[in-house]
Amino acid sequence: MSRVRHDRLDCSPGCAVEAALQFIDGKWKGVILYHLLDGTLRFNEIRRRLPGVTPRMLTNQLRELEADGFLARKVFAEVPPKVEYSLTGRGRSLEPVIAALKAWGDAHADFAPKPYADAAA
Amino acid sequence: MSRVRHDRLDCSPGCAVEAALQFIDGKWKGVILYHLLDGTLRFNEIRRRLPGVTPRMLTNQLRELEADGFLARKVFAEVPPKVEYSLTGRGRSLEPVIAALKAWGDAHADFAPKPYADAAA
DNA sequence: GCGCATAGTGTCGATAAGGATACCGTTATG
DNA sequence: CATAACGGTATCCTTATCGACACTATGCGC
Repeated sequence: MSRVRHDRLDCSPGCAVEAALQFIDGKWKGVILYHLLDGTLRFNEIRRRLPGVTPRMLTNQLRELEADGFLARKVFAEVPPKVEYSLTGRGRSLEPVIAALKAWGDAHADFAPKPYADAAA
Repeated sequence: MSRVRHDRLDCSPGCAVEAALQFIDGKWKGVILYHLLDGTLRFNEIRRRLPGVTPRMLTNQLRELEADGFLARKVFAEVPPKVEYSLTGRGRSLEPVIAALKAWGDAHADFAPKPYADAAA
């Protein structure tokens, strides 16, 4: 997972946009972050919130998010393993972004498919 | 380019986030949208603003954005071809999102760190 | 005729992101 | 003993995405 969309972030001011985008792209990052805004969650709690995610993918995304400093992984040395994921301060800093994304998605809830050939505005 | 990250958008409220993300993922979409917020641009103007983009990629991203109804393509039947790209209303509706993204990118301008494994720089 | 500029298109190929499926150790429960 | 829950891994494979490069048509200046 390189997630290096732009090795050269010299696209002028606009690259800040891409820089931010780098972190939340990845098929499940956005939703994961979103759900974590509500509070700490365990592996399988997240998993249940994301229908269709495979454990591999979830681990994957979680690890990337952790590596990027957005969330903290807390392992409890208990018998049924227990791992809690929670946002870090950096993770919370994404809140406005996630909020904007969600607001847009809700407003333009055209979850309906978009015909690729001819889209009317 | 399917851009169908989630065929089932049933990840509860969080899917709105993903729904929005679908449209701006793609390596150059974010920046393109960003630059277009400043006003109408021609093909090569955009191209010059995105160092490293190949014409093929640019066309590609532009077409997707157009298909998604975010921008309008206006062709002038002139001799040196001239095509103008501008945001539609729907495109402008993304402004808060782009703004949030840019704000985050600017604030957390850690364009550098990310010791993922051993990021070669 | 040559090369420039415009706005692309076509083909091919590399890579990386994502998906399927099975499996691990532990312990409590039936 | 078998099963289930927990939090993952390992392996393999398919596909999307991206990138390089060449090529198109037209008219202009030289």
